[in-house]
Amino acid sequence: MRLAELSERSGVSTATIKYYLREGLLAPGRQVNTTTADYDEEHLRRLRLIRAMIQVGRVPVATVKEVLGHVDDDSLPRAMRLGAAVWALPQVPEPDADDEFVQGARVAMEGLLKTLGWSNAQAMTTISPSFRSLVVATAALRRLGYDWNPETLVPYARLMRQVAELDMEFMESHVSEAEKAEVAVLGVVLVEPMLQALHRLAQEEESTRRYGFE
Amino acid sequence: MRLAELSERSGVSTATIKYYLREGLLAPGRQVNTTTADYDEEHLRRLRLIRAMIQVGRVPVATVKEVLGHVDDDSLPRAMRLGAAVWALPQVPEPDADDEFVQGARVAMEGLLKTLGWSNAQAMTTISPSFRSLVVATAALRRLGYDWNPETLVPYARLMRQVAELDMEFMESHVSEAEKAEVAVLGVVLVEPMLQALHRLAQEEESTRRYGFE
DNA sequence: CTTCATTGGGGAGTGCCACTATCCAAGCAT
DNA sequence: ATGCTTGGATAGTGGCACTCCCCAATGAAG
Repeated sequence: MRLAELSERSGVSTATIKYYLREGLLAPGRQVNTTTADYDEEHLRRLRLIRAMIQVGRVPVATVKEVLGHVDDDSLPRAMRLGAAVWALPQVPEPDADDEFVQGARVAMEGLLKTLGWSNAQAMTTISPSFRSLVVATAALRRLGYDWNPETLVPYARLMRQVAELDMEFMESHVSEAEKAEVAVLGVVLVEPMLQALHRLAQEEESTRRYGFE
Repeated sequence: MRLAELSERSGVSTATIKYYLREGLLAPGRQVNTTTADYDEEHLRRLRLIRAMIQVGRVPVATVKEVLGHVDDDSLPRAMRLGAAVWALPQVPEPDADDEFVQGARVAMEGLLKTLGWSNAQAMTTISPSFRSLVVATAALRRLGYDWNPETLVPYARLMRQVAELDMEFMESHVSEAEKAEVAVLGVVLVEPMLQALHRLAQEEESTRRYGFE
């Protein structure tokens, strides 16, 4: 198919597709001649994935490129491809290491992982960007005066562990080996917004149940 | 305290504080004379909340203003203040109502709420921006060919309901009546990034447990 | 064969956002 | 009196995600 058809079937303007091609998010089509390039179903699928990441997942264009690079990196074993792709997703900015709240939050969150007995806690605390997000958010809460400590978070963490188990089951039940990395990315990029939406709906529901509309 | 001290104690530059004052995010200090204004602890606290929303929660400045407006709106009963504040938080853009995937996803998600028996399902499906996010993410998944249906989401929703119960318990146990709206905002703005981080850590953990590093 | 709209490519421009830099006059400190 | 600091206002910056416009080559219509 040609650019115009790719645009029509994806709902993305040709100008935007050209932009993605220039940025290297989308592989160029097969060049038929100087003024014609041919795109296939794989391009369409990839383009939809890109749009999902950008529009639903709010992932910046440069990050999408990085994540897709990991997804496509055949030189890594699968588990590492997944990890690399997820770690490339946007996180909170690097905190000020000298800040006392950040230091305290870091110690508390290391304790949390230990309490949970999560096996690769060592690797997590040193390098995982998710761990950093956790520390930054905890520090912000404490700066506001809430005694947000590991005990508060343990039940949350156990629930999220159950969520992760659901993720893995979905991945195993529906997907061919070749697509697993893509599904892992979808698992964070699309499922997280859904979790967030469900969380807010559940809050409304629970709040109404407890307090009505007073 | 003066602007310089407010800046020092919050870690926010004077230029940025002036910007927030101009944008109406922060109430002006008590004007002592033409060149001096006096700020109190409440300003500091509010400034930290603003920073947490912007930096940790990635909430746009204009939205922060809107959310704080609802938090401070004494004319509304509490439950509505909370709802209004949370609903003002950024969500996914409005989907194309004619899109077949969007229509299908909407029907599926209405079914989900019915299955869950969430009591105010009627109000949710018609107006809640969270419901819209859910529809948009589901449509994106289906467009990519995954048979993402209400049954898949039910266990996720039940887990998020448990999370919401934890939120409410935290809110009730720690906080004076006057601060409840602020805590509700924090509950989505700061707790959601933490949930997200815990989700990703749990995925790493669960993935490692199941597959090792192959 | 000529005309003419269309195509892919590429550079430059746009609009928005979150600051940030500069300027200014009034005050206060020495 | 001098010079630094303050709050207030205006304009500018840099990044991002497009979006516009122009071009030469092409393919389709008459």
